[in-house]
Amino acid sequence: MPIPYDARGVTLDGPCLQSAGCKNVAPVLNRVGDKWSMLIVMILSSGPRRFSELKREIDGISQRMLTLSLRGLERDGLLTRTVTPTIPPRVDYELTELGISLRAPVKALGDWAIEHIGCIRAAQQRFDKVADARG
Amino acid sequence: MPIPYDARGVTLDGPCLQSAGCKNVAPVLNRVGDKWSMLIVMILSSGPRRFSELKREIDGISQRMLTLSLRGLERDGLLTRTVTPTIPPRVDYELTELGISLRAPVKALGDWAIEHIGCIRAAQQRFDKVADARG
DNA sequence: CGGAATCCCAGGAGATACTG
DNA sequence: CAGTATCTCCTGGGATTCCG
Repeated sequence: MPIPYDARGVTLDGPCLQSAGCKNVAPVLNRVGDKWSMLIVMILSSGPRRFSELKREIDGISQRMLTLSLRGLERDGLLTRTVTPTIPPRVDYELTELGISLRAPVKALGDWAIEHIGCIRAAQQRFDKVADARG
Repeated sequence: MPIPYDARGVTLDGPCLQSAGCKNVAPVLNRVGDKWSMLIVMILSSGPRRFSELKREIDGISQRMLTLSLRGLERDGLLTRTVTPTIPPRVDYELTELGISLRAPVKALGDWAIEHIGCIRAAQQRFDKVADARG
């Protein structure tokens, strides 16, 4: 069994063994936790979209943040950007295989969230109530 | 009296529309994407820890961020905080059932990350190379 | 020991204006 | 249409100090 590609350059020493895998997971978690990226992935999972279509579908996103989010996703290889140099220009965004494969774990997380959101909100309200009571 | 930590920062009533579950998922995604929270959950999944133990095990975290992360997780009902008023005081953190249940989907995401990190890094390098070539 | 309070700064993110 | 550029405001987060 060869050394996995993703194990290269990772120091396994240190007090926390999880931190080794963590260094790999962190950037992914960072993108997943991004305010817009996963929403974009979910929207694109139902088919490719143009820039303006995405902007219209994602309420509240600024043009700048949509551009930056799409660039980040493209850089990570999660989607492709296809420019059609017509006038006016047309740009289509589409998930790659990698992007599609991310749907499953993200959906798992989403399902967990939906299943437990009631429990979480209750905990938050209890917490805030106690915090308020103490000033 | 203002709420100190970003406790109330989780807006559950944002303008997130098309998929109704999105507004439920967003705050959870926010916590999962947090730089330290999931690492804390993973460490605590092997048993409860004291504050200073966590600080020692999590390389690079500041005292402030550890405190804030733990408060956020406690507020969400993912862990419990137990104070033992000895001198010097002792505080233990332990996952709740809810916190333990979060491990599975987070691990799924972590596994995906580890499995595809090579692919992602390659995509990033291709992207950066092209970007550099164009200045 | 386990925080809370304060200071301070880099980076994130909105608004606006311009361009191929 | 699909961006870039710039400006500015705001927040996250490190460092430090003080407290029960």
